[in-house]
Amino acid sequence: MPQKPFVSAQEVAERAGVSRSAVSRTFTPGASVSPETRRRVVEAAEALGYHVNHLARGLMRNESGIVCLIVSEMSTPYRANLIRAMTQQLQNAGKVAMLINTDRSDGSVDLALRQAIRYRADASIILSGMPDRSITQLCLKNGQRLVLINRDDDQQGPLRINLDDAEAAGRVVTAFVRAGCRRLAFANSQAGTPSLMAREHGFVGAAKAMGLPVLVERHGPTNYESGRVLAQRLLTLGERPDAVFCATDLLACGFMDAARHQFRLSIPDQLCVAGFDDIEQAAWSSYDLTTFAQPVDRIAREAVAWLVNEREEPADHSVRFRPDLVWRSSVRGG
Amino acid sequence: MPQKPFVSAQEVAERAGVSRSAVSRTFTPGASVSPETRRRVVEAAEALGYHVNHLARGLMRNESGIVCLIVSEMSTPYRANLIRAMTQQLQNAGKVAMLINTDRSDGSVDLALRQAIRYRADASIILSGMPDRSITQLCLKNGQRLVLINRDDDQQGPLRINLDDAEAAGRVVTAFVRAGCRRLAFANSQAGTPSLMAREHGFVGAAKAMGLPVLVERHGPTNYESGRVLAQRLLTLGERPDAVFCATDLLACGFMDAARHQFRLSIPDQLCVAGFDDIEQAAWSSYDLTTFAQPVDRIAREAVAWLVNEREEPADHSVRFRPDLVWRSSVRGG
DNA sequence: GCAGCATTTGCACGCGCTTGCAAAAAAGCG
DNA sequence: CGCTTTTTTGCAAGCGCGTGCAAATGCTGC
Repeated sequence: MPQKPFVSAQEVAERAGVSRSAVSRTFTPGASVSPETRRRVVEAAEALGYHVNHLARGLMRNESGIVCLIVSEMSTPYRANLIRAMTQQLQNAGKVAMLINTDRSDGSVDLALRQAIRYRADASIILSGMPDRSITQLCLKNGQRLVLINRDDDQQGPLRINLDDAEAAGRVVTAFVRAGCRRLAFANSQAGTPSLMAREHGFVGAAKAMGLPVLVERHGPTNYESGRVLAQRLLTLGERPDAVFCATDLLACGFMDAARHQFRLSIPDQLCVAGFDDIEQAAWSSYDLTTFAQPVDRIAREAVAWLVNEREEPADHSVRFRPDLVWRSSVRGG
Repeated sequence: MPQKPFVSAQEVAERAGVSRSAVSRTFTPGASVSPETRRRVVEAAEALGYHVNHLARGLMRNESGIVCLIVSEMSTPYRANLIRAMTQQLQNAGKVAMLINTDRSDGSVDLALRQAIRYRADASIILSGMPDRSITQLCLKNGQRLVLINRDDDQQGPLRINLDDAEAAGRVVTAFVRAGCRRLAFANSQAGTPSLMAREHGFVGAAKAMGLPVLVERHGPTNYESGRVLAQRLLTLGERPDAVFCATDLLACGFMDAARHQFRLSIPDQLCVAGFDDIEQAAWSSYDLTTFAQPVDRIAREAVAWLVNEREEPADHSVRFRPDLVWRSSVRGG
């Protein structure tokens, strides 16, 4: 559609009887314009339906106002919620979100970051996957800010926001033991992301420290169906576990459904279940799942606050949140 | 961050020993460049980490490649899924999605569309709310394409994608009657969007046509909690309904949970429940909900295909899908 | 009325890119 | 080899905007 129907500052200037710079200044906060000129410009702009071209403005200012959100499996409850919080915070800060879908394939995140560079995004927020170091360096060198959420990377430059997964996992062990459970299990997906593995190691480590053995099972992607499969595996054993910590709520929902409907187990009487994320469904009464709440709003606020910050990078770019344990009825003795 | 660290076509040209136009043409599909020149340009670009500035390109071409997705409550399962499908299709078509959150407040969608105009989005896709006519006209006049999903508006110009809600609702009545139900109820939110109202009217109309009375209850936003409240209202009546059609799956989940856990009803023996959307949770075995599948992927494909279409607008801009009835165990006799 | 100052305005340039046009190079052909 | 035809290349203009600079304007106080 190579037409040029958008009204430009030039036309507004002509109609208002002022110079084009006056129009420009009217829409630039803090610029010097007399009230009278501003009034006439605004009036003309209104009448003509003028809107500042942010593409051109971005070109001049070297600041597009665009922030890239790089996500895979964005329709899962936790991700969707994080995206919501992020876009909301970005809008509040006068930025706008560009959303890019990635998949499991290698280089998918790199491709997304290249897109971010092409659109001269002021920043990129990576919620899934790990980009190649060379690409992140390219972004940083280009003055683009980078936020890594739960990526557990050690490179300097990006803001790294992480949860204390291992510590949280340890608290689950304590809860299970208090509930009188002795045969612990951990249900994980095969995705192997740093967060998931930290939960696994934290859980296993804490259990070992208390002298309790742990059954660990891993299967498939991090979703409901995998939770069911994991239940199949863990609940058909001779010595059935009496408490299972699922690496995410989605896994836990699948696990609980299989445990109840297929194995006729009563939760929490015969089996305690805990999850992670506190997705909306965890609060639904069919699950009423004890879980850890990811502070998505605080994460989003922190990320956006950091990336709109004019100042040079602060000393440490790493933030660590301690997730809240949300007690519900899937674990005895809350 | 008013630095200028990005490498420009000029620099690539110098390094490759060619003119700036040659660089430009190398990255413009279909432009005339000799293989040798292209090779040298690509090599230099690679070495320098050059990426075409899409802001500037959009300025020249009058085509930004940006498509705006305007959504409210984007973390609900149905919306999140639609966003996923849309971004995916857009990426496949070489476009990029800009995501804008709206809320219930008046003018929220208008604000979003203004943002779309400022970034010179090639198109806007509206998944929630209704913009003011003056704004949509402004968008269209500016050559921006518009897609309205389930908005049921009658104005010409935008592509309007709708579901046959009323017809689907009629099929539910038939199903309920076949299942031997006689006391029908409809559980709706108070949002009052065209889709929701069409489902209500379709259901009530079809039931009336079969000589069956229908209890209709409306409450709150379209979410799980409202479903619970609606169950409170509808299940405490003297003559308790034996079949309820919930306007969305989310309402249905809340309704079912309350019916089971609070009223100790067995589904589908004592109560048949049907929903709409076929969100992921509908397939979870705790619900196993009979519902209508929104063809999100087809909707997304249709929308994107239309908006990347170079041609002048086709005669009719309205597409209507017939949702598939997904039979599960929440209704007897599937 | 005028010097002295602060504020506002217009001019002109440049951000990084695409593209029409005409010149230059390459290719085809008798 | 010279000529025509095709392809490739460079030049320069311009997309819509922000902004430094100098000229113009408005104010103040004498």
